[in-house]
Formats: sequence, C-alpha cells, structure tokens
Amino acid sequence: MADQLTETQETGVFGGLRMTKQRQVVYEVVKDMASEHPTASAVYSVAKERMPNISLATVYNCLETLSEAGAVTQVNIDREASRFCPNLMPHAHFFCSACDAIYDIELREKADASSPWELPEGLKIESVNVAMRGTCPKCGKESCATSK
Amino acid sequence: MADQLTETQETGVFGGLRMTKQRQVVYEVVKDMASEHPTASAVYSVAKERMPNISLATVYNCLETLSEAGAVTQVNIDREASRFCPNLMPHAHFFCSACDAIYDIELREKADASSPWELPEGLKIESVNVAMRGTCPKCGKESCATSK
DNA sequence: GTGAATGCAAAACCTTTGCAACTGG
DNA sequence: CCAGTTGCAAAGGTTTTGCATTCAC
Repeated sequence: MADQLTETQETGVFGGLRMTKQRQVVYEVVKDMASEHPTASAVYSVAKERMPNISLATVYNCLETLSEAGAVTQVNIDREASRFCPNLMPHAHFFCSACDAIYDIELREKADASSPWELPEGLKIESVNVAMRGTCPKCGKESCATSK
Repeated sequence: MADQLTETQETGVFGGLRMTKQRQVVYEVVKDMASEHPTASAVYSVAKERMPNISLATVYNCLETLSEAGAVTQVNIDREASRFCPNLMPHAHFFCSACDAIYDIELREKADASSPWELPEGLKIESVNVAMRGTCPKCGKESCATSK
C-alpha cells in the first residue's frame, strides 16, 4: 500500500529520494495527523516521541523534500505557520476561523479549479491554490445558537 | 473620484477611519504601484520619499487598517512577504514564478469561485482566496524560445 | 567511499508590540 | 481634550543556514 515510504517501492512517486529514518518518521507523522493538517512544529513534537534526536531543522528539511517530491502539500493560510497535508488528490482547503481546523475540499467530478476565472491568453498555469475561510459546521452551530 | 481618501467623502467604504497623512500617503502609494502589487517595504520605500518621517511600523499599521476597512487586499503567495492590491473587485491572483509579477485575474460574469468544489453542508464561507502560479506571457515567450 | 542528510545553534526574515509623544475631530 | 495614531527600537514567531558529523546507497 502507498501508506508507507520505503526504499524498495514508490520509486515513481518519491523519485530517487534517499530514504532516511527521519524522512520516514516525518512522512508517517504527517499521515497520522492528516486530519489536523499539522504545522512543522506539531510534526516535530510527535516525531520527537518516535525519534528523540530528530531536530526541528530536519523536520523542516524533510517536509520541504517531501513537498518537492509531491508526497505532501504545504498549506498556507494567510501568514500563519505552514501546515502539511498528505492528500494527493487535487483539493482546496477550508479554514475555520473559529477553531482553526482545516478541511480538505474535493474538486467536483470533471471540474476545473480555474474555470470561473477569466484567464488572459499566454499564461501558463502550473498550480492553482484555493483556500476558503469561514465557519465549519461544528462552530457554525454554536455561533447560531448563541449569537442569533 | 474614488482615487483619493479624504475625511469628507468615502465614509461608506472606509468607515469611520480617522484620516491621517500617513494613511493617505500609504493608500496613494498602493494605488500608484497597483500593477506591482508592492510589499509593505516597497510601499515604505516610496512612502518615505513623500513623507520622510514615516516609519515601517506605521506602514504596516496603515496597510492593516486599510485591509480591514476593505480599501486594500492583502495578497499572500506562499510564505513570501505579503503584497497589497487596491483592486476591490473579486479577483484571483496569478503569480509568475519567473519574474515575480502578480496579475489580477477577474471572475467571469456571474461565475462563483467556489463552484468547482464539492462543499460539505453546514459550512459557511466568508471568503475564497485563489492564487495561481505559473509563467506569465512575457516570461513564457522567452522560455519557449530558449528551452524548446 | 562519497555525496547527501542530519543536528545544533545562530541568523534571517517579515511582522508585531510597548511606550512616550503627537494629532485629528 | 482624548482616544487613536505615530515613530522608534526591541521582541516575536517561523523558517533557513553554516558547518561538523553521520549515514544511505
């Protein structure tokens, strides 16, 4: 399964990545915390439990490498610390201003993220980054009950 | 015209903003540099020519205030320094990886930025932020000529 | 064996903050 | 007059870097 990163498999997706213990741990932590979309330091905290000597700089390095290899996506919401996401499907992110949770939002079948936009000719798009902000169902209920 | 920010007009758009020299200068600079989508320090450089005593912190303050008032949009591309944009129409940004330029991309007539996305119910969207990355027409031509 | 990756600490970078002085309404 | 804003310098948080050591292939 594609849930593990080893030197023998995944040579396609992860390219010629040299496989170190640290990279494995970092990748596994991101997978395990996927629903939280952890920051680098959140990853560091958990990674340190599994590998006490790992350093923050190494976590940053690994996350960058994994990002470049396409194994992980770096999610930037405004100027807050980057968060990481192992979901490889094209998707957007929804950030709840109330609880700081991030939700993955899937692209509709056959839809194109750039379709609502008037794209000038000659422009080559490599990636489209979509981040929404608002209130999630959980927090929405509460605020409805209290403020409305 | 809406190009100037004075205490007598624009009370609607700019709310009850106290109008200071610094805010006026900062706003005018952002307008004048609109096509560059300047960073706070780029705004600072130019603002200083017009008002030598202005401080960087004040530029940051003004930009934040103007952002909150809706007169200006803060544009974040990855983790780079925020850039600012006086375009009030709903629009996306296209960032050219080759020359660092930012282009405003208009929303198509009657289109909705969130339409390509499978939105879970109960989620209240307050804003949608769309940033594309790629190569602009100018840089595209060059790279075509040299690399292809 | 060798180039790449790690760990540590220090630096870089953008942005915010504390506080006294000032100013717009 | 007085709350809100400024300027300055110092601090903040996140991320990167330099370099000697270690490791994967």
